[in-house]
Amino acid sequence: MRYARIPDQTIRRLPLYLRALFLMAEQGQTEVSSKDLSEHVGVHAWQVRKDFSFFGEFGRPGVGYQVSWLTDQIKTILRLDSEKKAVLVGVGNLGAAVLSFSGFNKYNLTIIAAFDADVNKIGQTVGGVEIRDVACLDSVGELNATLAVITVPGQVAQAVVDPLVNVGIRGILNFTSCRLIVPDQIRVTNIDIGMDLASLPYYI
Amino acid sequence: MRYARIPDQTIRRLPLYLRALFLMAEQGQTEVSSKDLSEHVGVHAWQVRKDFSFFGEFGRPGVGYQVSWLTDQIKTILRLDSEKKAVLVGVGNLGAAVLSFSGFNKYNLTIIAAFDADVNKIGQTVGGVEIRDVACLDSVGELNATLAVITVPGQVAQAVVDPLVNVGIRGILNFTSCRLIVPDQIRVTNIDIGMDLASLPYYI
DNA sequence: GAAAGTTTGTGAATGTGAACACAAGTGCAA
DNA sequence: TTGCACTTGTGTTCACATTCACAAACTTTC
Repeated sequence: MRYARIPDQTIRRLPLYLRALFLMAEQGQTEVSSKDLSEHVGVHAWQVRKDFSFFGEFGRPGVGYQVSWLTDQIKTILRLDSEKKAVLVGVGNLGAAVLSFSGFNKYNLTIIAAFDADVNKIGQTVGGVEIRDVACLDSVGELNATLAVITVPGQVAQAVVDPLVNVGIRGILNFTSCRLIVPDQIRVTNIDIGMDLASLPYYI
Repeated sequence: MRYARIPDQTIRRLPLYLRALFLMAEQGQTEVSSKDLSEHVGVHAWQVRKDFSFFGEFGRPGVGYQVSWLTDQIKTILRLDSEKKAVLVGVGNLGAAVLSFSGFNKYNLTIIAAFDADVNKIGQTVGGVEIRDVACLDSVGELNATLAVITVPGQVAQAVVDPLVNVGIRGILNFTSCRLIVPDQIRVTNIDIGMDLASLPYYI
């Protein structure tokens, strides 16, 4: 596999390709053209080919790409070839929604633990994951989790992130509207529902 | 106000500036420098100034920007100066989370109705919004709503979007992982939690 | 096996946004 | 008033991403 510098935007599209490939595999499709794939994802065919070209030659001219092999390649690129463990902090409506989302296993992602401050929730199970006391966040270290999903109220976001960073969490999906302060090598992806809704009126 | 072509990325940052400004106003701050603002939002100071420069001259050299006036300007640019009505379809965990989110009013956004297919939920109230029968989606027309939030299971997403488009919805916040097919003039913003989590391992 | 029809891979052109550097405006203190 | 510290606005440069165009590789058909 070639290792040129990969555009960020390309990486962002790879999971979309992957999802389309899963769908095609389910339908028994074994080969797919860039045109096919592009229509599923909503980009242009040459965009698909250009994206793949950063990694090497995946397809055969006149034929297309082999679904299973392409799937494996993208999984490898995204480091989804081995299981990645995640923890979730804050089991409100939003946290429960994420826990109940069953689509993660395909991507080798598993939420292995959830934490909340509410004593009434501790011990209960949501989406097959038992809720633990947020005071025991340190125990995450023993679980070998590398990812964290933060769905707590904004005021306590930084307070739960600090211990997570200390016990080895490397990537954070932040649903609060607060900017998290973390060391440089920690990756944070912010999802801010309010901001997304607020920018809609401009375009209509 | 000047009307050059505004970069998309600039528009995406404006709501972030707005939120920071709300925070500052609450703390009684009346003036703010680009440096100040940039630290709250997590961008560089020149990025803030450059963004504003697309619209005209908002600040005074040596002093900074007047919080209240800047707030109004950004609201106007984003078309948040008049109330925008939104409906939500699909009151599962995720839908309930959005309904319970109280931060929208600051942006003049109001969720005026929610819809679900579950007869047990219809008639109940979540976040101050009554849940109606999804079969009555047509009634949205009378409500003068322009925005919609889609938090239904992916399989029925397109089925609820089609009638919404017919009754005048112009902007859609789509939480399903399905690509929605809508007329060109309808704006769709996709939020895909699974994809965001799946791209994290690459960076860690 | 030759011709026609597909589809890939990629160099080059175009477009867009980030980053920089600095002139010019403002407030303040002496 | 003068000098200094501070801040804005923006022309320019640079980096990255999209778009195009087309040669090369492959399949199918006759």
